[in-house]
Amino acid sequence: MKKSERVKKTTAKAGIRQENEKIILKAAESVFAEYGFRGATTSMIAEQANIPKANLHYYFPTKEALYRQVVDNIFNIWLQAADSFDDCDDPVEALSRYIEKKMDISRDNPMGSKVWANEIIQRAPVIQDYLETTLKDWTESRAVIIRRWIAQGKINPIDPQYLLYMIWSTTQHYADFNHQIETLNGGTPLSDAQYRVAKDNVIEIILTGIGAVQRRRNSLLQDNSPKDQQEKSDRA
Amino acid sequence: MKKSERVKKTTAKAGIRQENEKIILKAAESVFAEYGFRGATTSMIAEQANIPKANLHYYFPTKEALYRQVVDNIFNIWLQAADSFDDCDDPVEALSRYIEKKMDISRDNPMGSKVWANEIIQRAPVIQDYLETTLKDWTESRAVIIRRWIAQGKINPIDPQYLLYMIWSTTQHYADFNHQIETLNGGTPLSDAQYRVAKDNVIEIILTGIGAVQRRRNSLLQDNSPKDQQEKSDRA
DNA sequence: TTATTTCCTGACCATTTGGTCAAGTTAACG
DNA sequence: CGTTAACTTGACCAAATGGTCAGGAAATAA
Repeated sequence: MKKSERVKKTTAKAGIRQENEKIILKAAESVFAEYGFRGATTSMIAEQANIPKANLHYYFPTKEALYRQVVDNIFNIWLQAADSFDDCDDPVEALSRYIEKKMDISRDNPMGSKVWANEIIQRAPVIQDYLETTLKDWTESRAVIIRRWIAQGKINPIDPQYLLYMIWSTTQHYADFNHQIETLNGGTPLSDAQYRVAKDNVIEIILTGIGAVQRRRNSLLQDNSPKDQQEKSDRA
Repeated sequence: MKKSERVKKTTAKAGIRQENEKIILKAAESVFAEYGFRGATTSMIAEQANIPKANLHYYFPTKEALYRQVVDNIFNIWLQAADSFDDCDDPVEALSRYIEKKMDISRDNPMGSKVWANEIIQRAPVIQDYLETTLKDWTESRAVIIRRWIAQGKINPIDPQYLLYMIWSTTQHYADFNHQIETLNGGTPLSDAQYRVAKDNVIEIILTGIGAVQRRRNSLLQDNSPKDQQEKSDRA
């Protein structure tokens, strides 16, 4: 009988599990994003992760367990974005920050957004619970804030839920439909500068659209963002 | 099978093919919408259509042929919406009509929108050609119109492509994410009245957002849509 | 009527799929 | 060193999948 059920080390062997799980999760995210749960296969994921399929099943016993883990990570990112919409008296500040955050996430983690989209399209077999609890509560709490802005005359009277849908859809579109956007952009991804403009446009149109700011013709940007949008180091 | 054919075609046999293809295509659309091309199975589609799988393959030799047909139908609907964005001097009229049309399509044909979303997420294996030709040309022609409105001082200077993305994403969101919307709506779909409000909100925010109309606080609606919006025939 | 075309379907097949397993290899620890 | 626990993987399996086919049913044409 084995007497030493040791606690995991922090040495070579110990890091292997952590490392491999990370590699597998990343591969899984991109395959699930592209093909959805049913359409993805464990072989594809293993291949993407550059490991034998049997090894994948050593770390994640079932496809479903792996998927759940992926979805969980994505939900955490969602929560992170949600936090940036804080209870602030100034709608311009609160919404600008939130939209900007969501746009950043779309750019930095497009696969996650696609997995989420697939989940919803498939009627949320895994995250339905989140939708009914965490998401619903959060949405209602933000609706309260938005209604207060309306009552204070800071924005036009619009129904909070539809404003949120507009923010979600517009920002996530840059992740979920990035292939279409890229195609229309001549086959190349939006540059950093273009993405900056896209972001500013989204913020501008929504904030103006709800009457939070009074934009007049010929002034695209106010000062909602620093001026450093110029060259911004094109990434390859 | 059923003897529920009330409307006889010219001859019984003649109408059978047409009728069955329609049933199969409808079933295929909803299954492809939910699971994507890879995730969908011909058995699922056959079951949804209430016919044996072998019969499905009698009408559509391969899964891919069936999928292409589905996608083709959807593209035609897209074209139909595209037509409603006409070369009009008034941005309010042109955009209101276009957005309204897109919202109606999202409501009447949510499955089609989801198939499209899946296609794009999967990098458009089937419609890439459309994206590069028809869609690109259309987008550029609309950009010209939008730039003219800007030059004429009718709307704020925004980049046309990002405006189009916002319209697409916002309107299609009501189809692609209708499950999430329904969940947040307490488990029931948006009523006709709610959908009407959603539509008006979208039109209002975007038109105001680009400076096409000067909305002030406390006046949600103007008369942005024609009179015939009266009852709109409550479905179910 | 008979002949012909169209439609229908249970049974079948080759391939792919999620998942297992036993036999290894590698690293930690005494 | 030897023992042990963690990691690796080729080979395998049962179920699911896309697709076929032969034979039958139904409508139309002759």
